Amino acid sequence: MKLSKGFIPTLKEVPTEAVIPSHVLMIRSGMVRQVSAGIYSFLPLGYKVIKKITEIIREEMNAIGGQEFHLPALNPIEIWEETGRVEAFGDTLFHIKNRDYVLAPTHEEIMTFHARGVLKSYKDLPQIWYQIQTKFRNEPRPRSGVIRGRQFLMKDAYTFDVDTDALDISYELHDKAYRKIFDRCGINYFVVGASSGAMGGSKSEEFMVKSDAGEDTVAYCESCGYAANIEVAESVVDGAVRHYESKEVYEIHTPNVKSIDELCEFLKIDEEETAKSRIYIHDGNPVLILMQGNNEVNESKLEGILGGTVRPGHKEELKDITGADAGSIGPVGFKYRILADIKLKDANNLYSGANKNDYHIGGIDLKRDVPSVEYFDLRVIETGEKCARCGNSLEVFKAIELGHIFKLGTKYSESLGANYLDEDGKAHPIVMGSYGIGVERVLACYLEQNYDDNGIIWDNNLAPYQFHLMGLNMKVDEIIDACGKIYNDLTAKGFEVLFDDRNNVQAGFKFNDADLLGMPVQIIVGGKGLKENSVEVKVRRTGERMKVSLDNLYEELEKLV
RNA sequence: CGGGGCGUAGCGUAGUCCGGUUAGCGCGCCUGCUUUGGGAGCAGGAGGUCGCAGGUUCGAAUCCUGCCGCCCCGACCA
Repeated sequence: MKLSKGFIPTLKEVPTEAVIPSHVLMIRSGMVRQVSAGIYSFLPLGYKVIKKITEIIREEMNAIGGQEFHLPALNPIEIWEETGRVEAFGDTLFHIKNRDYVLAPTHEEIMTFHARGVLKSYKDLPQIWYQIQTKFRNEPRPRSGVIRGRQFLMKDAYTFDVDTDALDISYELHDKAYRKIFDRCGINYFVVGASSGAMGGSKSEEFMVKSDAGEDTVAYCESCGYAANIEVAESVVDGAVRHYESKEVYEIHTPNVKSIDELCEFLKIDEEETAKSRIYIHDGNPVLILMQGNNEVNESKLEGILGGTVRPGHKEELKDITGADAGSIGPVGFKYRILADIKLKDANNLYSGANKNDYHIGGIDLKRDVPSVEYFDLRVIETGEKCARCGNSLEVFKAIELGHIFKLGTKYSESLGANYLDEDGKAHPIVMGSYGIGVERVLACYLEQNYDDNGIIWDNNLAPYQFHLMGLNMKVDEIIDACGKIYNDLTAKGFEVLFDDRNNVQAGFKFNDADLLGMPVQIIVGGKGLKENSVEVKVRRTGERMKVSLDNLYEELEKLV
């Protein structure tokens, strides 16, 4: 592609709407332009990368026996009503105004529709069906460029099996295929066991990339690979020390002391000696949650223990429930259910609220003074705590979900009546799996991990072009001729070459554009070098430059890609 | 949906508090000449309903009201 004729609108300045590196780079390099919130056009350069990514996905999906479909984005609403997902998706589902259609946010329904009545025998199974197409979701808040959009490309695959053992095989195939896909894309990722949410079903794994732009928080152990969503992550922590002797309970006047920090400061004690109380409402009943010091309550864990949902008590309710306002609440004398974090197990000589404003009490012995207390793992874990599996240090950080694989089970086959007959002629619902990859997210995550101050750094697998050829002064015949020959030769050899043949921009301009666009290898043709029958070759990632004779240029270049 | 910020030429912005020339600057764009290995120089030029709609005023980018859009934090996230 000759830059003088191509549409690759690079930008020197950083657009105000872009905040994260991948978004900035996509706009500056002319890969995408925003049309509306969460809606992007891919320009030729960006679309070229998208095609590289989808081709890698295609190859790996086909390698495990996947068959590619092309499905409609417009779906009759009835089929979504059959699975109850019009309600489940709620406002996230786009509805067409002048006909009873919805814009598909995913394709379980349509794939199952095609399986129903066609996959009739156990002999027809297993099947792996996939598609790489645009999905539509009315996100309340699109963000981070293409990472969360209202319209986005997704590879989604569905497997159809006779039973859960067979599903295990399909699931494992996808697990391996996903690792190959992300490895080939050059992405540094990790795998997290997760809850499958509204998709329904049992086991699932998320393929994640560490990033501040991420929307999930995960705990990760570098040494053993343990990774878990913060909602369920566990760690090994030292319990509170139980002193040999329990003091008597005594009341302390603590005017204006509300927080644990203020309490520690006021009494000159350690955080570990205090217990913080939080009131939650579960099924209309108050529950007191007791945490050590400033440890945060993990509401997901709490909901898992209590069943159903919880909400923090409103400020106004607290006094009726406890007799005190927030800041003076404690477990002693509390009339309802009390749960305490496992870290506080059998602790004594604790300080906590007195359920009387401006008073705390000391000398609390949970065994003696709060006999009804129940202990559970209730903490939000933090960086530096010990891995529950190997004991090394855990890191807690934000991450982007790149892909997700689920064991769906029979939710959709049952609601849509997709059954097969077994060897005995008995009907069973087909056992399904569902496997997604956010295609734009692969691109965004790659960029988040591969750039420097000057711009993008492509690896060969995703690079839109392998070579970036620059003629420094395209008004000099020798340079024009040399560049033309190199361009034609490399193109004939099957390489993709971006040729900066512009005759109206300065050399410096070309260098900077080349670094911004980030092709793996730059070939710089200038007057000085040509006099010595040579050109300069620069490796984008390392910045290494070498003078290469025209006589062995192609051999040298082929070594680099 | 709650909180915060922003909207002035293709891009980035000044001016807005405290109303008053022809709305300024940089980049980009067009013409000509020069320049050509790290975002060129000189000269000339085009490009704006100051997000939209009302209102106040002799006069509004600037003040008031309503709406729209975009970004960030939170909620939500299949």
